[in-house]
Amino acid sequence: MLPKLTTIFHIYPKLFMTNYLHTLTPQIFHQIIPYYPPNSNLKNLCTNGQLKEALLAMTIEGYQVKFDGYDSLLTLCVNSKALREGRRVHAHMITTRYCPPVYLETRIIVLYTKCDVLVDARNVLDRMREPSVVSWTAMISAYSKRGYQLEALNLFAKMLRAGTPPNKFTFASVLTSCTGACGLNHGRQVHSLIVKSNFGEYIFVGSSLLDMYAKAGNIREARGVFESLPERDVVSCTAIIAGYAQLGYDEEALDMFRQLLREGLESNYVTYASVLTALSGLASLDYGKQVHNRVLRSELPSYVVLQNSFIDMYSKCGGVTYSRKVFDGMSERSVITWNAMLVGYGKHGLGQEVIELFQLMREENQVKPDSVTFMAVLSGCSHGGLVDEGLKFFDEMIDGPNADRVRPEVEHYGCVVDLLGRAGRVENALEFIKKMPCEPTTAIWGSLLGACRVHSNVLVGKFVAKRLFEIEPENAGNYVILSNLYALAGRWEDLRVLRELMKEKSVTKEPGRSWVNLDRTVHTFHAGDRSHPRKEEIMRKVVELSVKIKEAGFVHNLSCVLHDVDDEQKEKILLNHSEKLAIAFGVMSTPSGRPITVVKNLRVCADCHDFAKFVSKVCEREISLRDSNRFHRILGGVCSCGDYW
DNA sequence: GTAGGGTTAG
Repeated sequence: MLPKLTTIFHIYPKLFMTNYLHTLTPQIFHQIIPYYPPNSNLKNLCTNGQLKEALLAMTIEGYQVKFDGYDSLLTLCVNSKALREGRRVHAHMITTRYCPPVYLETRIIVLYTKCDVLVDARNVLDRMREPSVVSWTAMISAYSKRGYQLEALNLFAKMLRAGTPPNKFTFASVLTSCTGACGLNHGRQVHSLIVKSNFGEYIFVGSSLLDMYAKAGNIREARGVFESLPERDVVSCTAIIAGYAQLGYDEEALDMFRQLLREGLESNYVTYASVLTALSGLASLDYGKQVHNRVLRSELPSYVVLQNSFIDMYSKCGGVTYSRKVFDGMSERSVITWNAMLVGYGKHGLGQEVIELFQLMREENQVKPDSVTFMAVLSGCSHGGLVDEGLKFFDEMIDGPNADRVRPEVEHYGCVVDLLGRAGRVENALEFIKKMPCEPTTAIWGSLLGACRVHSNVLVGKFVAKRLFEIEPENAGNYVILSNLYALAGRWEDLRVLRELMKEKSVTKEPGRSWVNLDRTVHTFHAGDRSHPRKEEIMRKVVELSVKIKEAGFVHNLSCVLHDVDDEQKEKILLNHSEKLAIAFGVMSTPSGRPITVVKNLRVCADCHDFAKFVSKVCEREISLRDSNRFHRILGGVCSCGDYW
């Protein structure tokens, strides 16, 4: 028997205003529920965001809950990512034998995917008799977003087999999973399906498509898609900028950004992050600062990702103190923030700073160090000459405090080889490689070969080189290092045999390239380059510098030349190296005393390294040389790398 | 209800 409604209403005048339902005691609540039409209070509670009360109402209404009620509940759970509560709703459907329509089942899939329980979402999908295109797409999109490419593609194929035609949402999602060279074939198939589906180029699909081509290294096709877009927006422009930047077409990326500015399109933080990648590649500090000012002026909210990009850009442009300023100014930091800062210090050879920052990271205990953190710390110790400290950190990885136990991977073992090699413990390094639980990579052998060169260990060097020639016979760098080694040891006969071998294998070398940023223009030099407008002048300057530094004791390192020519010819070849052209250009185009920054796409050669050291001393200039591995800060004839690189 | 671009390491 229900109490009289008027009685209750008399006690609680606000009763029919559902906002106040949650203020009632459960007993009263229970009593009044029957006076409401089924699901209506449930819906109201959900609209007000009162999830707890809505769940109570669901329990009380029991079998009365129908489509509207469940829909409101699930929507609220999805919006607030309330997994536990969502599961209760799902379970309620099952216990009350409610048979949900496709729409509600899809809502459950969305709920589970948003809450990162993809297995549960997939279970729901697999049990559906007739999933809609939205059900399929929600699941495919979830796989794509989390990098489960294979699952996304397989599910897409299954969807096609089930006879469900994809829509533009599906295509945009599935294309995200066609990344990399191996995804390209699938991507092309999807592309032709899109064309057949005949709903034209939508812009969403277009951005996805161009990104797919760019990530496969196919920049021309990416550009083709971009050009054919019916309209451009920030995302599609960012996609093409990011595509260029990721493939190292930094100047093209920058051109695209300038075009975006000219067209008056508003950039967002992803756009800026992509532009910064390009600027990092170019080492263009001035331009980087300009972009930073633009971002500060634009009143864009602070995004951790973008701040991380600034840290990285500044350190790669030689301004690691600016990196630290950005780092210190951040109120929230991700593991990438710490890693970027640690890597920055490491590349500049600032080992002590690496260790201090890592200690701070452990003390603050806000983010857990990951595999990249340890790589940054180990390689930072190596570049900074802190061998024992590095080895200690490696031991801690295996047997350290629980907080940061990270399983060492092959790259970490590589760092240890580097550490031992730097310390001159070449034999130990070789033993270490033999005992490693994983296959040594070419990078590891290469690092050991480098150590053999610095420490003139011909015996181990020969052994290591043999391995390397087996694995990558076409890499000229390995031949260069071994020939350096033979030359150092005066083993001219071995050197001759090596040259024969090279002729046989016809090894090729990625063309060396160096550049200098001046007045926001990139001046690029290739070996023997004659394309620069001031080429004659530059060459004269190189010769002039070489005469000057020879007086100060500079001797060419002829083993850096692999061609079988006479010594005079070798000197000519060496003087044409792109680093020297760039250094000479820097010296002649800037006022005396001003520091010079030169960037090289490969590792700097030993002869050019010596050249830079002597020039820094004779011309009294600080020369920063960024090669593919680290920064060389050269001052008064001494390099921050300690001649080990 | 479902969709596109981004940061560290190698």
